[in-house]
Order: sequence, then C-alpha cells, then structure tokens
Amino acid sequence: MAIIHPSLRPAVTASDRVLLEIQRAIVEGEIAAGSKISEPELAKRFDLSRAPLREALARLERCHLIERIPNAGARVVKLSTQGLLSLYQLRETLEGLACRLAAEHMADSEIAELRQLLDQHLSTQRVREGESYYQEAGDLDFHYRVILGSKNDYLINILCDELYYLVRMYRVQLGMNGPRVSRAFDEHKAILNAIANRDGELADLLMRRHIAASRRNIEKQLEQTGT
Amino acid sequence: MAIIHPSLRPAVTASDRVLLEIQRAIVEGEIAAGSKISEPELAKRFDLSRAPLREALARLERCHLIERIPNAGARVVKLSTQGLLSLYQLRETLEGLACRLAAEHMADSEIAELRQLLDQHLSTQRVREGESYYQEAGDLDFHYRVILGSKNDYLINILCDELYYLVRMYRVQLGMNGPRVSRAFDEHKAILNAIANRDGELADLLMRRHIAASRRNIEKQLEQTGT
DNA sequence: TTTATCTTAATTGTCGACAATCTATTTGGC
DNA sequence: GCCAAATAGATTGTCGACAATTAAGATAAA
Repeated sequence: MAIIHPSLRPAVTASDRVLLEIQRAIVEGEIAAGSKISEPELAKRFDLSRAPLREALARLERCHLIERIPNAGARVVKLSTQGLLSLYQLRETLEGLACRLAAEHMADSEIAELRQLLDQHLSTQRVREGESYYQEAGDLDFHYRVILGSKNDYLINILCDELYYLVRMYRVQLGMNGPRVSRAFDEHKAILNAIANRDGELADLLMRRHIAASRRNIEKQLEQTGT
Repeated sequence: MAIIHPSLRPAVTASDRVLLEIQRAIVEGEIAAGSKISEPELAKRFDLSRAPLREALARLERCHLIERIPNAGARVVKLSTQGLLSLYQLRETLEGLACRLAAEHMADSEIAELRQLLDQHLSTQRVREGESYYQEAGDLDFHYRVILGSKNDYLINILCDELYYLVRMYRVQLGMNGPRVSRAFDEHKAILNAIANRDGELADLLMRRHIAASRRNIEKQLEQTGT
C-alpha cells in the first residue's frame, strides 16, 4: 500500500505544498546535487512569494537536503561515500533501537497487519519483478511501520522526517536495484518474526545486520560505477 | 571552560539572536511549559518583525521546544515522565554510538585535552561544591566533546542541535542537583579511559550505563516531588 | 601580468500590510 | 435550558518592497 508518514497532514499550507515539490525534485535529482538554490528563481518557478519558500527551505535544511549559509545562500547537498557511511551508521543504531522498542510496544493487531503487508509485497513483487520503484516503496513501507511501532516520538521524528529523504536521495540517484530484493524480503520476515515473538534483542540484531547488508550492497555499486 | 557548540556561529542574523533569547527563556521556564506562543506579542517584546521571529520559531520546533499546528499557533512543550523516558532512551543509544565512534576517531591530542578538562572540572567542583550550574555545564561539556569526537555530522546535529536543549530544559525545570556529582565524574573518567584505550565497545557500554543512571536519578526526583 | 581595491549588481534578511483561517462569543432555534 | 449556527475578533499565512550583506567584475597600481 502507500507509504504511511507520521507528518502526513495533507499539505494544508502553501509552504507545505512547495516543500513536497522541492523535496521530490531534489531526491530525484531534478535539482542537481551540489547546485545553488536561488530563492527568486524558485519563487517564480512555483509561483509564490519568498516567505513560504523560505519556510520550505528551512525544513529542507532540517532533513539535510540543503545546506544554508547566512547571507550567502543555500546549496543542495552533495552525495559522498563518507556521508553515506555516516548516514547508514546512524540508521543501523536507530532502526535497531526502533525494532527493540517495536517488539515491546507494537499491538498484536499491528503486527498482524505488518505480516499481511509483507505477504502482499511478496506477491506483487513476483508480478512486477525488478521495478525498483515498487521495491523501494515496499522496503520503505516496512521500515516505516517498524519505526512507528517503536512509539517513541523523537525516534520517529528523526528517522522519518529528518533522515529518510536523504536515504531515498542516495538510493534514487545511485540507482539502487539489483538482486538483493528477495533476500531483503526474507530478512524483513525474520525481523517481523522476532518482533512477533517479543524478542527485542534479536529484532535489534537482525535489523542492524539487514541495514549493514544494504549498506555494503550500495558501497559495492558505488565502487563499480566509480566514485 | 565554556560549552563548545558546533553551530556556534556568533548569531549573525536577527533571527539567530532572538532564537537564542527565546531558547534560554523556554529552557529556564521564563516562558512557561505548555503556554501558548503569541507571535505578535513576542515580536513586540523582542522588538522585531514577525518574519525573523517565525524563522526562530521554526528552529525552536526543530529542537522540540515548541509544537506548531498549522493555522492554529504554537505552544511550548509540556514536560512529562513519558517524554523524559523517550528522550533518555534515545540518548542512551545515540551517545553510546558516539562513544564507540569517538574511540575510533578521536585524535590523541583531543583525548589529552578531554582528560585535562576532566581534571579541571574535578578541582573547580571541589571549590564550588553544589552549584548546579557548574555541575551541569561541566557534564554537558564532557558529553559535547565526546559527541563531537564521533566525527559523524548527522549524529552531532541530532544530539547537540535537536535534543540537548530539551535535555537541559528537563534538568533545569526539575531542579537537578544532588549527590550524584562525584559519581558522575568517576563515570566520565571511566568512559574517557575506554576511549583512550580505543575500546569502543566498552566506552559504548559505560556511556549507556552512565545515562541510564542519570535517568533513574531524575525519575527518583520526579516521584519525590510528585508528578 | 598579477594583485589589490573599489564599484556594481544580485541575493539574502527584514519590514509592514493584506488575505485566509481558526477561536470564542453571541444569537437563534428546539 | 441546551445545543447549533452564525458572527466578530484575533491570529496565522502570504505578499510585495526595502535594507543590508555578499559575490563578481572592472579598474588601477605594482
């Protein structure tokens, strides 16, 4: 199903809408990594004043998609191997914690829904084999649900609001696909079983391994395509 | 010495200055927890327009000191036992990670400086026994340096920019002092030794214990003063 | 030719006013 | 007397213009 996001209030304000558009544009590389952000240009492009645009830029800085220097302007972040390693280092620890907490706090009904989701992903993945969008959406969806299951608002905020757009940017712009799909599904299943057994320690371990494997996979693709 | 902060650029813009003032006011309870934020009122109080004020509010939301609802306004966060537990849960994990990374990445010179700092704290603490400000400043200073030693920008940002103001708010408003001072210094020393020995795993463990002990200490004071 | 300084242009930060939205009170109906 | 709807007030979101700062280019001196 669609990705569930905690701050998914339906973009009520103009600044909300332009934020979503620019986020998408940066994540998909339509606005190139490392390029300078021109406030007047973007304001004209999205047909609004600079006030809501600047609020959107503040939020983009919050999720690490741009970097601002006072009186000098903003630039889209550059992707680097070092940055990706730092990011995945954090994810390992934080999502491990999320798993441990999810094993404690998720309701049985939530766990059942999550199992249902995985089965559903497995079947649709057989049909649409190789389509990286569904693969990525499915992966993110699973991780999102586990994170939400932790019931720790600060943790949820950091992972879903502040780090995941950058994670997606790395994945999209480095063209993540390849044969790790089926193994990722198996790993998801194992994590879910640990959570269902209320074995937080194991769920933590499995999630850290899962993300470490994902990181190694990306690193491999990085050195193949050339840094 | 003074607390070292990564985003300590000297508050060049008006929004920077008012942010610092409001941050201090909220942390110290001068603006009461749970109270409503009035943009016109604050703008008049600090003698500036609403534009830089709103930017400051956006950053206050980022460090969890206020909560905003679109078209409805902002409120100062309420302190709760549940919130404090969630916060310290995160700190345990994140600062544990910071220790592990610091053991890998800190330069010998940085470690030497940190040891010097601890000795200095010990002596000044003997002189100014019981003054909670110095106690807190010293504690924060140690933690800050370890976090910076991790050399992971995302981790540094989360801990120093997004979580620590709220940690300070809990400490200040719940009046943290008491006899844990000397033991905390011992624990700091042990953590530093582990880092100096490049034993990241032990440093991680000791820091998690250190924060867990601090959390239990606060919880105890909480139930004494009555929730 | 190179470097340093000055000038100019563009960009960012801030301001005051207007429009859209929400909260609270009052009014009307049951 | 109580609940619902409408109105009035205030607050937030957005706009266009101005001020302050920075970056770039031209000019002059070494």
